[in-house]
Amino acid sequence: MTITGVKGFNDILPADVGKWHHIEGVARRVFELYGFSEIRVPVLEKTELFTRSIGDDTDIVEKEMYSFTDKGDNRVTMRPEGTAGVIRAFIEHKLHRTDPVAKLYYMGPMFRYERPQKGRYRQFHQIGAELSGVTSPMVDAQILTMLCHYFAELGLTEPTLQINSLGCSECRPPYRQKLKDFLQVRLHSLCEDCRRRYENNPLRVLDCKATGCREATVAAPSVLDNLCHGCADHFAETKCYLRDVGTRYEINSRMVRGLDYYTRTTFELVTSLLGSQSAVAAGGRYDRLIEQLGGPQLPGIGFAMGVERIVLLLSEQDFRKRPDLFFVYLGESAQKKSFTLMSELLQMGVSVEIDYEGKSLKSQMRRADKSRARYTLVIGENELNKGMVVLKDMDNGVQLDMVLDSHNISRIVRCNPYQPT
RNA sequence: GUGGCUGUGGUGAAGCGGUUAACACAAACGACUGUGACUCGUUCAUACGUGGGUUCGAAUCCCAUCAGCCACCCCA
Repeated sequence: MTITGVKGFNDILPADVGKWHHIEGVARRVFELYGFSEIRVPVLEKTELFTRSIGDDTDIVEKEMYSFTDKGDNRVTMRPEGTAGVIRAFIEHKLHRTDPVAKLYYMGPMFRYERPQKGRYRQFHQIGAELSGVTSPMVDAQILTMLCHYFAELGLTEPTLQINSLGCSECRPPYRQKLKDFLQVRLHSLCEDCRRRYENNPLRVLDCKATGCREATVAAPSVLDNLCHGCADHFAETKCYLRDVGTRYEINSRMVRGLDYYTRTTFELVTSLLGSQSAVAAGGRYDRLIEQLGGPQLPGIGFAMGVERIVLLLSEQDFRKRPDLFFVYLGESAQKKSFTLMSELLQMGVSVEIDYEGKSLKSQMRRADKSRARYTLVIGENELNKGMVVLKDMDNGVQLDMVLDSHNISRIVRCNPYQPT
């Protein structure tokens, strides 16, 4: 009986890691360009942090959290999302004292106990960004623009940005009631799920895929028509800023969020290429969350992207590394010389591979080819006696004799960097 | 939590009660006695997710179990 991994917890094999590095590296570069700094927070938090921020009645809290009691009798939870922990750290370390405007980003695993399927796993990874302390819609527009900028850098233009406003504590409750009144007389034509949603999350009915529900709600009141002045202005200005910088968006007044803390602007980056997991990134404003978690009265906005979903979207590009040089040697003295020469070149930062088993020349050449090395260095008895080596360009087959000298070799290899294929 | 589908080597797969379990790719080695990619040859599953059962005989039928995938719910 071999031991297998845990359901929904996946290994990321070396063949795929290059893609992950790329996704993470571009995120670091773009986010830092916009002035964000990385923050690293633990994977485990007190359960209460999530029940208080995400909301007791949400699916995440009700049935998806990995929670347990540790040996010290503390109720703890493996984070199902990143925002709560980042805000907790922000408050705990009083980062707002230094500067209420904090721009933070994070990346790492999240955990949700769900049935795995395409683009959805029990351990999954998110890259997210949070910005605190600014009410101006300018940051709404900038956050969205940064998100689109990031996807453009990855070469992904297919996902489209959808935006909505959920209002605030002033205008959402009245709207919610208005919607319930509208739905009440149509309950009979709603699906079973929506009848349940009518009670605990009436806004969610608008997002139902069932055709019966779609038809029943075509004339439903829209959140956007029921925003208070403040929220309406905020949304209008956000759109205005977006237009000014050419960030394309669609308005989706039926978009709902799964976490309770969102206010005003919410958004999703959606794709049609991922089956039923259409969201590759999502987020919104959370103007009450920081004080709700015991911090100062500061607004906030942020988003998270699903790394596995981005991996699925990224075409089969080859992100594997290519060594600069592959050593091929013949005979024992050549082997010894190769080892020291290889070591010298590695110290100089030239990546070198070699066939440790000392197989036939043909076999070594085959390995050199398979390693996709840019150059092969052939060291045989004849060359060694003359203090020479043969350098072969593996892309065009041209080879030349050269003096056996690490600086000499390093110079040639470095000034002909390979072109990524 | 609820449905549906699938489980044959490193991979993609043929097989549908009696076969040496095809074929292709990958891999290893060799044809070319010091040079990769092309060509050619050789090797590569006593094994068909696991456990039972039916049968003279099962990868092929039945049951159970496990795993994976996809969808619902929900979500990144």
